[in-house]
Amino acid sequence: MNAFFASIEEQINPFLKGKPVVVCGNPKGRTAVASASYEARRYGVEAGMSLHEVFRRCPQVYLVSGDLEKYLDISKRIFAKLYEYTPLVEIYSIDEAFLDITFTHHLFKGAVNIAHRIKSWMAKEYKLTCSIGIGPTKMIAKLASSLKKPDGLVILRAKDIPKLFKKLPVKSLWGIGEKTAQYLYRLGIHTCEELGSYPVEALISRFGKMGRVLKEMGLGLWDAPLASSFKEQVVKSMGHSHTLDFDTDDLESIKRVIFYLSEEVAKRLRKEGYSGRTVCLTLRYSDFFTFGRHLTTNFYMNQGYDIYKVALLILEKIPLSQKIRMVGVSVSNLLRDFSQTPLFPKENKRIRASEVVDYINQKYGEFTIMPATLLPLPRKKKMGKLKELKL
DNA sequence: TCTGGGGTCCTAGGACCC
DNA sequence: TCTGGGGTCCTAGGACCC
Repeated sequence: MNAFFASIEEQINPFLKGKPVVVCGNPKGRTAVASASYEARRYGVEAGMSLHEVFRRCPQVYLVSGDLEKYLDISKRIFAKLYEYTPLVEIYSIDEAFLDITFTHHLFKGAVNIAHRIKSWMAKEYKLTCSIGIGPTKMIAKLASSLKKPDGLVILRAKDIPKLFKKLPVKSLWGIGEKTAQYLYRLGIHTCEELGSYPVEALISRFGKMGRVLKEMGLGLWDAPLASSFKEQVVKSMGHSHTLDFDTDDLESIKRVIFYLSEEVAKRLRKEGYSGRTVCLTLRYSDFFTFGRHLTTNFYMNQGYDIYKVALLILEKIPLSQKIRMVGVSVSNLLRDFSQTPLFPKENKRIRASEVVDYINQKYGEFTIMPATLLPLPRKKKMGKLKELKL
């Protein structure tokens, strides 16, 4: 999808159409660009950019606080449509999917026709545009889709690769990021063609297992299997993180944020029927040094308070050497549907209570009922309002 | 108004077990 | 009389992606 979040916001609020629009987190806090309209991109605004930089480049920008649930809803409806063309659909992210049409393209008069049908349906139903790439492998199709934005349709055949790779920078390949690119530059490799002709042994000795993949990528041959969403995709971890409005070393404030995040994670675990037994606490210092510490327990959790307690055990063992900028809590080692069979009758009451709280908050809005710990403190000046924590 | 938030995969080392 | 080999689980850290 092209500028997915920003385009949705333009549909909802036509006033924004044709204007430089940026979707971000809470604009009052420290946040960054999640999605920028093409109008905003003309000013050099990019995803991941700080608001400070956005204003510097485009003072007249319109900011919209993003709503992931809303985008997810539209995303799901769009993806559901794709199954009309093949059961082999890999949902790669909120706005990107792969379709394996090897066995079905003949039913729709070919790949190009399928692409046109998807694009015109999307334009008609949602007034959204996307860029579609057609190729013999996922890697090539993904590359093709990136060659024309917005509203592109690019076909790459195996025979087109040698010519394209002659000049194409390695960085434009899916899977080669900043670090790998820097290593490759040091080896004198800048283009895909150079990568493809580099001795595979040398790549393996430098990059390990990845070396063989890099070689194949350079030749345009790398063929990653399609992770079909037909067999349900397994979630490996769930987490939330939050960058504080200002850096702090006040333990009580940090604990409150950890508690809030634990509650949020637990809510999602329960909603999707998961429990997990490993908690990871992530911290980011003022100087941006970021690290995580895990603790695995012998019991599965989907209650905020349980996750919070484990996170605190982790916190106690970390000597805080600087002020904290960001806090994250995630749960992994997930198991499906454990919550249906609570082990101890005593726990039943609390689980039942959580269910009721979830229900009320879903019906009447977030934090209609919340733990007293999360109520604003009298000395709230320093903490900011809690509502604002929620992006 | 310096650098968001949500994920996955891979590697490497240590503990522990047989 | 100088310490094998195979395996699993856990933790930490790095890289990448949207």
